[in-house]
Amino acid sequence: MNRTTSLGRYTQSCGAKEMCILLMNDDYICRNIVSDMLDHCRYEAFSYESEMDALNIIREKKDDLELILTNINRTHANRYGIIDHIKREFKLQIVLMPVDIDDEKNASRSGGNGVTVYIMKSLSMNDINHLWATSFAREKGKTELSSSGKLIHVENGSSSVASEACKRTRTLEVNEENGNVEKKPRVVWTKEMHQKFLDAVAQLGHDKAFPKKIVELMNLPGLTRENVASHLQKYRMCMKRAQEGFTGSSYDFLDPFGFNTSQRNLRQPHWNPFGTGSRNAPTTHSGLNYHGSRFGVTPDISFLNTIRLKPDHNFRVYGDEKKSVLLSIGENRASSNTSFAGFRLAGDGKSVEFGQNSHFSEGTRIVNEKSYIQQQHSLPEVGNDDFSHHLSFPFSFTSAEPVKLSSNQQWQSSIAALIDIDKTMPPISTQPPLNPLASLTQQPSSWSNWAEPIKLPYQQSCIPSLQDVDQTKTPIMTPLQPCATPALAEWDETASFVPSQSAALMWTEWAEPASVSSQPPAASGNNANANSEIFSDFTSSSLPPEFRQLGMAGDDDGVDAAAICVFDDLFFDRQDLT
DNA sequence: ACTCAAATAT
DNA sequence: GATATTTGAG
Repeated sequence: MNRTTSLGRYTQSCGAKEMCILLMNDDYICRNIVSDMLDHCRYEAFSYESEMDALNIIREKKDDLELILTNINRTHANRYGIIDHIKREFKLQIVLMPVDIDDEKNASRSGGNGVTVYIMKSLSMNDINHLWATSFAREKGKTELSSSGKLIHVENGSSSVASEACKRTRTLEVNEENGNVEKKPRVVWTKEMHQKFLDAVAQLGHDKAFPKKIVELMNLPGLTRENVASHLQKYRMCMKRAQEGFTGSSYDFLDPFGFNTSQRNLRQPHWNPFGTGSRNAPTTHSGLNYHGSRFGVTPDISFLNTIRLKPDHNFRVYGDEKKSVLLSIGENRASSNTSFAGFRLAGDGKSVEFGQNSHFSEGTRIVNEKSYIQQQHSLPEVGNDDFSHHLSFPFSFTSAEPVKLSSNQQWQSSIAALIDIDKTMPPISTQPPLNPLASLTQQPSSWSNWAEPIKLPYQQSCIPSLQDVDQTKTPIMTPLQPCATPALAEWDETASFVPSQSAALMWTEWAEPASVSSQPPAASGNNANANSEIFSDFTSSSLPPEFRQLGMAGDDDGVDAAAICVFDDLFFDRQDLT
């Protein structure tokens, strides 16, 4: 492969210098990692099949090459040999891109002598600039790469790299040493920064919060008034939008950004744009993207009434425009262990199953493939890393039988009731509780960091208590009276919270044997196998055909991927829609 | 210095 | 393609 790209702005500031990079990419993750770079630089990339290939290519091109860029991971223990060799024979500099921290550690432990620099994934423009600078510097006689930003210098195999590299504390730093190619880094508003920002705004008062004062109060070196002004602009915009579109929904966003904040701020009016007003008119701000529902109606999302933010970012919500809901849990980029929880339509087409599933993969390869799932339906990840609406909602697995309901409305209220339950979030594990009812009395300590419960807007009486359920029969959920949802303001903040006991939920292990022909739609591209592997985890084999519209969600950066089943028929009566 | 919105970057 | 941030005009 050979591709040359010029890049607008950047090329201009760098002249027409061509940076030639050898990409030793034996899998796509490498390409992914450097895709930024590929988009922004003139480059040549080569793929290779064997180490010999690589060496031959290098011999051929060595006069043009500036850098060697390669990824590395645990499975590449023998990669270091070639790296050493390259270093010795060609005197070329090598940039190593560990896939995750472990790989990096591994790299430095098991040799990797010759490696000049590590770059953690997600190259920034800054990194690229730096590489450019290095190329220039090299021509001028300087020989070594220096470190800056996420470029990590490694000497003698020792490195203190990983933690720093991963913190993404890409704050403002000016690095002039390499001349004019250093561009002003883009400010990334971290949670901490945002919190400071919010504190400042709160302190100044909403109407008197102006950029200049805010910068002062925030007191972060390098942060400019312009930066803050920009953030403020966005803040106001979010605030406004929040007030119009989503007011009074029980969505308990803590601030219009979706940044997490501590619970103590929750009820401060300036804080929670969703605290008052009327409900309805869901917008994309809901966190679940409901644009362009193919039904052409605005879905009623009241069933999600008590979704709220968890104090940390442990959850990510995936949704599609049709209300499938799936949470990924424990998103840790450095590990390949991701769990999912969600709810979906059960096999009978008339009940809801809650479930969870945990993926664990040993090698990065599997994980990576999972991450490259093609989207079969548009299942936008909710938000993004910086400003996403990280939602959580507690739900329970409290009974062994499915809920049976007959009308859409009942569905809605029952789901609302179910997900309102606050006390019974089970610890994430791959095993179902032996006795689902036990979760009502046990509260694993791991729940302790959950946010304070929001008072239920639903009447407790709507929900059958445990005692009412005859465990020997198939419990039927008594029809729920749809209850009006009071605005947040009407909630009784002081009333003690009584967990409702949804006795009619079926606990289902999310993964079921894919024995029936509910094959996922064939994925285009070459990840079909990986796709179906994931799919089988989330696909109910007993799902009746008419409900077998499955969607997939995945992000493209390494870890998360999931299949979601479509929920339309739960919430929309087909007859109503024609 | 502030705000808005277009331009860029991610 | 959607958002986030920067830039620059008013």
